[in-house]
Amino acid sequence: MNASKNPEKTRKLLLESAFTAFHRNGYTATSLNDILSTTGLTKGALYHHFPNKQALGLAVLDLIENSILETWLAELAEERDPISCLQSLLRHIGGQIRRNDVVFGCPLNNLAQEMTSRDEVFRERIGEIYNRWRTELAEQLRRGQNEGTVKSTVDPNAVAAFIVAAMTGCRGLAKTTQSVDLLFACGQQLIQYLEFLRA
Amino acid sequence: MNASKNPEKTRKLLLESAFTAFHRNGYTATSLNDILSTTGLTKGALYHHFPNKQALGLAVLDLIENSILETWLAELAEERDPISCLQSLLRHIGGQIRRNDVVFGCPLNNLAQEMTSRDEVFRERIGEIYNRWRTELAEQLRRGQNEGTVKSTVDPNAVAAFIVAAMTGCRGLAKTTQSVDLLFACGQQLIQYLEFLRA
Amino acid sequence: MNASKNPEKTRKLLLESAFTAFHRNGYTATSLNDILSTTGLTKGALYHHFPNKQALGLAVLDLIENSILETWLAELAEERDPISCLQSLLRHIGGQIRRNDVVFGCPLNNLAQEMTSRDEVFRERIGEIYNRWRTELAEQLRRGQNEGTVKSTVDPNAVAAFIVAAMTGCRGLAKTTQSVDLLFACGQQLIQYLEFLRA
Amino acid sequence: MNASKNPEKTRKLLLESAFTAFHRNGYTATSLNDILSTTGLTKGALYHHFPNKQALGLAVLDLIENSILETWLAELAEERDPISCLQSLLRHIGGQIRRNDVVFGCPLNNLAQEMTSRDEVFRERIGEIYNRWRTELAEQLRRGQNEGTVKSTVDPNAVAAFIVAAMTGCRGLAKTTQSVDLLFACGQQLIQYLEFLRA
DNA sequence: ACATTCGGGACGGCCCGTTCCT
DNA sequence: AGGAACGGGCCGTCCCGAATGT
Repeated sequence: MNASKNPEKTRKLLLESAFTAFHRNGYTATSLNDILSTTGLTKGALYHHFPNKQALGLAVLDLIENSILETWLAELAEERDPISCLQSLLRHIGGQIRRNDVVFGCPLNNLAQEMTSRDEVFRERIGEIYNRWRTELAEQLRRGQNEGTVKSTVDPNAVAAFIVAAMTGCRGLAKTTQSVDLLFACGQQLIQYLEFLRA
Repeated sequence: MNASKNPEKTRKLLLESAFTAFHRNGYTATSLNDILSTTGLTKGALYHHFPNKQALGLAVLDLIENSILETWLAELAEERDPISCLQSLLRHIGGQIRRNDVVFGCPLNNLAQEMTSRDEVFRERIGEIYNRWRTELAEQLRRGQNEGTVKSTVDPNAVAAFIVAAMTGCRGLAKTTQSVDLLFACGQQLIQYLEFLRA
Repeated sequence: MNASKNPEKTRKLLLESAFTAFHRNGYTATSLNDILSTTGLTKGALYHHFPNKQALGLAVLDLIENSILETWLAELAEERDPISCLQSLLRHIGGQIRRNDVVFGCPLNNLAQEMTSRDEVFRERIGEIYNRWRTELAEQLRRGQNEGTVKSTVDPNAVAAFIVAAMTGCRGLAKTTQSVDLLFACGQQLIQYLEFLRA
Repeated sequence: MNASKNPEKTRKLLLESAFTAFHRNGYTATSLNDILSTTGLTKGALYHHFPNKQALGLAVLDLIENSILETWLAELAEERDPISCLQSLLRHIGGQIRRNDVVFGCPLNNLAQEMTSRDEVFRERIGEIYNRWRTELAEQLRRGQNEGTVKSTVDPNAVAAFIVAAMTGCRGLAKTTQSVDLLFACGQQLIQYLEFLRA
């Protein structure tokens, strides 16, 4: 487990262990010792790569941001019809969903709800991620309007925000109720809502 | 502030102070001393009324449950058209929303996301509340279908879950981005979605 | 050792243990656990009586201040001839000096030299004590001038400062060199210096 | 700032940076990282030149010893009248004193009071320096007695010790009270005391 | 019954001096 | 000489019983 004298590997190890722990148990409930005992590293290694716990958390947010943009926006930019693409993504993700994805919820939303009131730096960074997600999604919807696949009367910004919020909310509800079925049911409704937006 | 020798008042004081503190700063970040210094009471008083912090938190959840049912379900049972009623509730709440309601988010969702992975008792209790909310809402939709105001092809359970999830998600997004505008935009989309459900 | 449920005793126990430890090992080198293991108490007890280590240190300074004023100023105010009184005090203290008083140095000077550059609150409080010592000693010298026992040409303030500084310096040198003899020799010279101040 | 591949320069850089930091903040409060970030060097460089922090501290003591002997003893050996020479030194030093010399105190005394109780090796080395200072000063006074400029009845050893102690004490008091005036007043009294020693 | 004061432990995050491998 | 990793210690804080009034 120990990645001695391989700083990049060590850093990655810490980061991934932190991501998993934060995702499962939350930021506050995760002690640095939890992360260290998982990785087999010691305080010194962590302190060498990150000045404090907050910095580690922010680095984890970078990871999360990349994952979200990759999952929900990468394909969208390459397809002609954003609505169909979104629906297909929702179905596809739904098809390969694992139990952990349900019971531990959305990593970003977990951190968002936990940290917003406790650390302004975190809140701002998380807000940035949501804004980017929202904005890029709105852009694709606007493109759809121009290309005639999305109803021209809707407000792309409002719709994008709602989609992001709804996805987050669905995953949060599924986590709280520990119910995969509920996630599917909600996802189905979101797909239905998207159908209403077609031109 | 001190309600000496008035047990009910003391209990209520503790409960309300705890609610406010949990809402604003989260459960973990709120120390018992925070609550005590706000109320002017001492440890003994608190531990006389509640065996531990968890019990206090659960009692706060009772408060939250009542508030939610009262706000979102009471009127619904008395109106003929559940869709219009929901839309009117959303507009009404939106009309009298205060900044605090945005920046501190939904009390239930805050606790849900923070506690789910940390305390099974909490999670179960919160899941109960969501389930009750969902179920009673579904019942009203089903009644709407019977009375011909709601499209008969939709699944009342799935729709109810989605509405609850979307509301929660919208409020969560607004909290994270500290944006009242975003809350309104999302709410507008939710109202729009409801429109699609009419018979 | 444990003074359970006797808050005053507990506080005193902590204070005296802290005084001894700070005196012997310095403020920084003394961990709270050192104090706790000496007293048999725990963090909770300490935290109950003092908000933090600094407050404990400041409370120890109160102790030190009283001890200094009692030792070096109390009798002085009651005697006719301040010079003879000071000389007698020096001889008397010298007569009953114990090894610990030499090897651990002056508690106030130890803290002064250690803390001045590290904690402005400490520095200010210690400066206060020295100023009080200086000022009250100067007052007695001025009285001596009025009563004709002290040479009228000397500046009481400067002399008082020098006496305090010299006493401190002598004790510091003795501590560093671990030499009782040196302390006596220096004390003798101070007595000699005082002789020069007679009217 | 970086003195790459110039070992002597690197060593000197470390030493001077360490001296300044120890003088201003004390030995314990100065972390090796403080020194390294000031010099722009790395751990490897430091541990190449010094086996550990203690060795660095001891090397700084060498610097301090040279400075003290140079300042307070070099001229003394060349003058006929040690008392006048000392007085002139005190006045001269007083004339060109800078604020930093007051607020940061005597580098040797700072280390002495901080380290004596914590590190026997340090204590012994510092004791050596004081003893050398004392002894060489006593020698000059003895010479003065032989040459008829110093009163023959005084004990040169005791007087030398007292002078060293008084100087140290004066500077310490000035540091603690952050007062240049106090340093001058005390210095003036020391000059006065020296006057009493003339043959 | 109700409320206060006092004390007990257990970690948590931070930071430090040092060693070891390039 | 550079820099990664080690391991231990410190202060603060927290949740909670236990003893004590009232």
